[in-house]
Amino acid sequence: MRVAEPTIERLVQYHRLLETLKDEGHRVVSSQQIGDLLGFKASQVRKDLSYFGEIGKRGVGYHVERLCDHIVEILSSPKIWRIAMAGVGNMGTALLLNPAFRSPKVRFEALFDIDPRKTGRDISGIHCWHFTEIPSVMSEKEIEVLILAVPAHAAQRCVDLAIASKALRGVLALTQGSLVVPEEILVVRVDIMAELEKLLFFMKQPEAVWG
Amino acid sequence: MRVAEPTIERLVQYHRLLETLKDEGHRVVSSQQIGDLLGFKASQVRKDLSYFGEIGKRGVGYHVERLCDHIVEILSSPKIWRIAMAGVGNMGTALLLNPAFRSPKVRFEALFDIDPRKTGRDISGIHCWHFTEIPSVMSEKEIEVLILAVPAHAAQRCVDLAIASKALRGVLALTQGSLVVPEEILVVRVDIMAELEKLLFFMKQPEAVWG
DNA sequence: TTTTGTGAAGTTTTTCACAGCG
DNA sequence: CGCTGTGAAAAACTTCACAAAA
Repeated sequence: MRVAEPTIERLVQYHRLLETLKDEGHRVVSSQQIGDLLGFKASQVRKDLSYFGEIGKRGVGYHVERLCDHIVEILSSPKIWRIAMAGVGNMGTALLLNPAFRSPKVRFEALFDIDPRKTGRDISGIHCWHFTEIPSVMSEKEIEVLILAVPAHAAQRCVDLAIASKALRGVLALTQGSLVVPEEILVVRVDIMAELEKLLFFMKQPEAVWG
Repeated sequence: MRVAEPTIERLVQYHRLLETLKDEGHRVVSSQQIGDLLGFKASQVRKDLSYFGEIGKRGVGYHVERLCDHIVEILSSPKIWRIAMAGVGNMGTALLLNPAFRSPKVRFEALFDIDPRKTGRDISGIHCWHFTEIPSVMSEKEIEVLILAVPAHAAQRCVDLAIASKALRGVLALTQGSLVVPEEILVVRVDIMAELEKLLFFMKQPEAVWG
């Protein structure tokens, strides 16, 4: 199936909202309500949901639990992804301790850092290796996903080591700056400083287009 | 001037790259090179840069320092933005200590938290108040930007308090879940968990569209 | 009647392709 | 010649508007 990136991003939000609605005891919800709650147009919500089959009831709306299960199915993983994280500083620790990151879809298999106070022991229940061991550990444990939470100057080096492992297939980069990777490896970048710059730009230019 | 959001996002990246190129002693750079280094098409780079006037030299390329200054000018702020951050946990601390966040464009004027071990004292040189003081402190210090690094359940409450201050104009939300705000207030959301979900989705569906 | 599902229309963003200038 | 700047074309994404179903 052919699904666009923005749709997947919204699907994650629909899922969270539906979990909340379920907890609050709602049985049914309309595209209009979903849109109002998340800030999208109702037609956008319907279009997104329609890509995956007819799931609503005309004249009624969407059955909360059924729709939720449906989206879970769409977003479901064929397996539990093995994940490693490079950089166990404040940012890395924040993610590690964030309950939202402790999803059943992923399992943290390894941490990497350069700081000898961190390497060689478990942090939050996960063993931390020196970053030079990225290739061997990722290869041995068949870790396909790397989360980069290292300082910008170390990012490319870590990715290169991960690529050398031959197991790497996807990267979530929380570091600023771009990465050079073979095209079969997917990279999602999250650049908080760039987002702040964007916010400031549009704050000074109220007439500019705002997406 | 009318500039699209994606262009501004790329402009921030061009800026960083040019700083690096400058340090490395490059004098001139072509749109092709910029594109290769950042993963964009050369035509995209040229289109972006052309929105702000003719800055390159045909047959030669762009003068690194001149282009860099030009982009700095485009992204420049009319003032130093006063910023507050709610939530001084691992995520908040990570941002606070990140040198990239210590930009001359912004000044952290206040921190807010609910933990009595943090409130009432300075953290990293900035005073931390109890979150109930958001309206009075933001109002008094005329703080226009709020960075939200609190747990998801506390996000809306903090924003509502900030809105009550009447000074708030923009929010950088690092929390998952949506926020309800008056439409004159700009919100930029950074949702790391959603980005990870997106990555996993496209990893399981290699045939899907990848933006 | 209400609300979905969806082709068609509209808008935004990217890419092409080439004129134009150094 | 080489590389920019830019209209025009293409692609991607969103919104409209209405037929169809409950």
